[in-house]
Amino acid sequence: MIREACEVFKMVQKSDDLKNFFENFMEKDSLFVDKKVLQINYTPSKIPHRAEQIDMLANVLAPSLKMEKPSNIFIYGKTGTGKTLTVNYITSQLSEVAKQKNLPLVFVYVNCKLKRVADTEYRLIAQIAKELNTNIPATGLPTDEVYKIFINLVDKEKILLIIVLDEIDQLVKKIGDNLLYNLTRLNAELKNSEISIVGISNDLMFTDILDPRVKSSLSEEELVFAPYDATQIQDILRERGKAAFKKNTIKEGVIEKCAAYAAREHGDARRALDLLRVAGELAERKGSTQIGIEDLDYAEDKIERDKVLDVVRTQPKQFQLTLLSILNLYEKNNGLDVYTGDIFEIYRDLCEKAGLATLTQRRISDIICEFDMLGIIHTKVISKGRYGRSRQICLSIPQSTIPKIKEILKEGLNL
DNA sequence: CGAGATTCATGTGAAGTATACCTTTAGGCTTAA
DNA sequence: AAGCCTAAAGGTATACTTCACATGAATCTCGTA
Repeated sequence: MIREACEVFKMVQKSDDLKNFFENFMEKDSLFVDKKVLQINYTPSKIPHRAEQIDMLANVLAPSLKMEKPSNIFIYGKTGTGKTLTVNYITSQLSEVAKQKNLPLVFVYVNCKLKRVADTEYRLIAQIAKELNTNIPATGLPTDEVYKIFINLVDKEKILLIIVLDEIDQLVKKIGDNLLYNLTRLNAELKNSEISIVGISNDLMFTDILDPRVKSSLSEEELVFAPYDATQIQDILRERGKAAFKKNTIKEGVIEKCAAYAAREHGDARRALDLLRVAGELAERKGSTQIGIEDLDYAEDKIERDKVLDVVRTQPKQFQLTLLSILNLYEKNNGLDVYTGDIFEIYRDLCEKAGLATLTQRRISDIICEFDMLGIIHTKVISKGRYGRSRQICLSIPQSTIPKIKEILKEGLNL
């Protein structure tokens, strides 16, 4: 959204019409009353259809208000089932109560998926420390030194620290469960304070890959978020839609269609909300006063594109170059026979053109793997018998987004 | 014809290297007594 | 003499490279029917 605003901004600037633009912008009748309500990080005052989970989680965490260490808890559920939302809701309530009563209760939330923020053991601890207002250098310290700093920080005075690790499955898949073992042992090192861990995982099978010792101590309690069904999503959309839009903005049947779209994808409420918001934005830009079903279709397309585009944009240069090579080859071969070796050759040429150092094929192989993890491509190692063995790659993004992605990549790489 | 050997291109793990950054320490310089 | 600054020394994490070995089915080889 901001990006779009900037684009519009640039255009307007070019036509030397800036003042006019702002005036129009202010005067223009918006469909929205409060757009925040539909944004993903918004926490509503009540969460429909999650009473059971809220209850359970609140029960588990409640002892913290008596300064007793709550059990560690693990939360499972697919994306958009309200895990993060529920946890945020409860932790913010708890910390408010704690503040009122002057209890040394501290919550820290870390999303473990973020690249270059919390994707290694070192960085995760550093990130938690940062949330506690202590900066730990990005590199240079031994990992156990980082732990020591962290322990001193927490143990300085008696506090009860509750760490929320979102998307922890991603991190463990990447660096192993040793990290979790260290975290659980942390309490033994602490004299004054105590730490509880709330793990959030998208992968329902996650604990299967954990060491039994880690598993038993970390998931003392477990909580599952089942996907919402279509009517539940409708409720959510109505509730939020009421707060976000002006009256009578949403046409008949839009909510239902929106819910149906989302229910198709394992009941992803986040997606449904996104859909509604973007549809609203599109309708607004079109100048209409109501959101119709046709806006939803455009919105769906746009969301899908934006999501991928954002991921692509934030990748490091070498990753972008690799992706561009994949796309080029993909187009050349009509989506057939895309293998590592050929990609590497194209990549090497592109490196030269882009004036970047060429990485080895070994590394490119790993980078391709990481794109697989990101869900941009899908890979399969196949044996071609006499002709060796290779990784077969297919794109898992819609065809329509390819030109746009290429554009972004070329821009980012000065090609 | 078919079982076993061969082959190829690359997957994959382990160990090594370069880089960027950290803390510690020792020496030199400045300052104030 | 004490205090402060700086540069060198010694150390680490991370991204990447190098090396060496593993894979696995198409193809080849050769004995057998």
